[in-house]
Amino acid sequence: MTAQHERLRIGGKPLRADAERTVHTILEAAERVLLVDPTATMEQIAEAAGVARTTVHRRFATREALIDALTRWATAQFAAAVDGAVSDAVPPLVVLYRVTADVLRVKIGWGFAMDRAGSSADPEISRVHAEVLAECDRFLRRAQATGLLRSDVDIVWARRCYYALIHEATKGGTADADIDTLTTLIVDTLLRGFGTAAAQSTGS
Amino acid sequence: MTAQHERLRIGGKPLRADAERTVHTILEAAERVLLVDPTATMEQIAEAAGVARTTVHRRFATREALIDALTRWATAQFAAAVDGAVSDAVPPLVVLYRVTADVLRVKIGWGFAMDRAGSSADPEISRVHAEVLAECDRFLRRAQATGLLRSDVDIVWARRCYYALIHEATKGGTADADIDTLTTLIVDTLLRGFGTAAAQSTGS
DNA sequence: ATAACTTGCGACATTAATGTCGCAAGTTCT
DNA sequence: AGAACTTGCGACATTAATGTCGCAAGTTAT
Repeated sequence: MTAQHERLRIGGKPLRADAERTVHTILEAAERVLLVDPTATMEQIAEAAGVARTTVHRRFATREALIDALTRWATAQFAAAVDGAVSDAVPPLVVLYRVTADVLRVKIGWGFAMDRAGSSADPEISRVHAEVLAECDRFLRRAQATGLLRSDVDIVWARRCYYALIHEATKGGTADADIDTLTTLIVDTLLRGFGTAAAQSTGS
Repeated sequence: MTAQHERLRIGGKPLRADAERTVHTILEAAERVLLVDPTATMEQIAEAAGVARTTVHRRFATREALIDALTRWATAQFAAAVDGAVSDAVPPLVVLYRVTADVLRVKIGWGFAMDRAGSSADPEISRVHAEVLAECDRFLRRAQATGLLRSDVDIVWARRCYYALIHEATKGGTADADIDTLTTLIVDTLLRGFGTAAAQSTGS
């Protein structure tokens, strides 16, 4: 939970209070601006942060470094949300609700960083994401074993759809912002789909 | 079906055969390159097309014009696919299969252009997409009336999920390329979701 | 208080992409 | 065959973003 904003310009020296605040402000502004326009310039980011362009460069050596830091920050929160919500001591359905809600909370507000996290060059980020992904698959298998999911579903496809639903739900900005409603919608869709019981297509 | 590649550099004059081929080659190359890296340069596109950079500029005045043409091209195919598959004279489930398969065919191979089509500045493109969207909603309502979809589902959310599923299915390049399998997977997921009949979360 | 640190500002160097031109060589059409 | 057109090539102008520096003024910590 401690504000630990990744590798900065200077090695590992602790930052003074004001500098720390500045870094935060920049990251938040970057998220906001880059979500709207992924090709936004340092200038625009600096402006959105209410800071001089040179200051941004002082904190993040290059544009790439800034985006990397942003991605690391969001990834850490994402992993924390998942780790905190998944537990074998709780019924899968409850876990599903909890983890969905927690992930939504992170993804709203860090959408840009989360989206590009999957295709990051940073090995550390890739590692964390792969871990979360594996944890997700593990959970889905448990849900299958418990009878929450049908036994004939492909776990990988199910996981991809789950991710896609979450992604879809976080679109449209703050318009449909009630986390609990969204969570219910996602879980409901994931489990039941949209069809009636009567007209079901039978797989091969 | 005629090759009608949008507004080019010069007004409306018909192109010579070789020029026509070049335009095609460039559009295809652009799709391929931009899918991998949306910030790819004219140089990279030209190279991928096996053409000089100046030739690209001769055909498309600006980078934006090129992307616009690409988007128009893909959008036209998309609309044609949907229009050709949707019919009130056929049971909704059959339409669902047909339209899904046809759209998949377009979206595989024109993924970049299709993705950015939604947020295009060109009013013509927006119009066509809005039309398709409306047609989709109309179809979903019919499916609901027929009893294919539950009567309590939100049409807009259902449509968004349908789009998202198609999008998800076209990820990963040519790996999982069997259209019919993908179509079945999508329709099945859309209608049934992943849960068992036993453990269903009941909406509010 | 004072040393260390941070920020804004303005100036600067560098790089990379865009877009334009004219010309020579090759292609298409009739 | 000959006119019209297209392409590659090399050169050029322009623009915009990146990244660096030093200095003066303000802030933080001790």
